[in-house]
Amino acid sequence: MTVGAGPTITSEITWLLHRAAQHMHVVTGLQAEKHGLQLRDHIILSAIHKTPGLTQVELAKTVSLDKTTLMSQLDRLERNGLILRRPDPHDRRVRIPEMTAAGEDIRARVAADSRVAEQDALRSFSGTDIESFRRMLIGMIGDSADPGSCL
Amino acid sequence: MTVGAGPTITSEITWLLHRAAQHMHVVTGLQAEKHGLQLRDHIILSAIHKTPGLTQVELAKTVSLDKTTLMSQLDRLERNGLILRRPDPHDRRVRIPEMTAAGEDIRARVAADSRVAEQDALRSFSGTDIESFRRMLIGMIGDSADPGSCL
DNA sequence: CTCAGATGATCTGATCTCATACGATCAGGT
DNA sequence: ACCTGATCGTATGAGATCAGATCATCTGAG
Repeated sequence: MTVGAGPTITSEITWLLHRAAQHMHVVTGLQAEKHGLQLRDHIILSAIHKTPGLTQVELAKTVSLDKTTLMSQLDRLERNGLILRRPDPHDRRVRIPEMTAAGEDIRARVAADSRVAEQDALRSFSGTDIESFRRMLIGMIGDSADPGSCL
Repeated sequence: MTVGAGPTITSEITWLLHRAAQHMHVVTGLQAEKHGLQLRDHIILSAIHKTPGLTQVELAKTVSLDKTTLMSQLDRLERNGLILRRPDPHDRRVRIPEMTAAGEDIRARVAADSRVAEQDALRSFSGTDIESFRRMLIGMIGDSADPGSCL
């Protein structure tokens, strides 16, 4: 576990991963804030965009948030007119979070800016380096499924 | 931002980094719990081991925790006899967190187990792969300094 | 149809986090 | 010696988080 630039405290790779993930969160969070969103808002909107039709419980699991925590986030997004909860005609228990046109508009803009910011953070590495980097990340995750919540 | 195994939602690398870091937290957290510690406890003990003599404020910044949050953690570690707060004879404002023999003993055991667990998670990659992986992580972090708190 | 159990959304209460405030202490200038 | 401003540790209050309870609804067995 490295602090600053020193050698190992516990597990150097784990600590570096943590630092790098934190750094990228800050970077993409800044892009979201430029459009008046929090990083979490963008993560939620992105999940809805990627996999529409999920229930609130399924959405919570997808983004690794507690269901009650997700509720307050959805409340705020709904208040701001970025999503709405559509009742499912086939199951009156469920409310499907759905993006409004305004929500999709902001989501797309933040996504574009985030993509640029990410590529900027990786600009000093070659395409093959990035590809093997990606493969290693996937390999590390692959073993287990449950993410846990840290957002 | 990938969910599960699908393609990009916002920034694939950022999301993969997040997932990988989370996964490693779970893995090393399990090692800590085997010895009755929480992951955070181990991070704090590791920081004290790596850089002894820090004040509580400096320690909080080192491990990226709010100083008031760190206080309650130190309270618990002190109650359990793993650390003590030594008054600094040169500055009566300061209390230097210091490990007890029991604390150092547990810290060393968790560190050893965590190292094994980390190497196990990386077992399918070559040494040169891991080395370039490490270099890329450092390169990504390098640009900025401030970590922010997510522990 | 009816009942028992499962599931989705929401509420509640306990706990954790963190910005701020505060008292004690230090350092430096006058 | 006496201010002035900064820093350290701690206390406090507002807000976030999460486990568990609750209510409505669905599903499948009998």
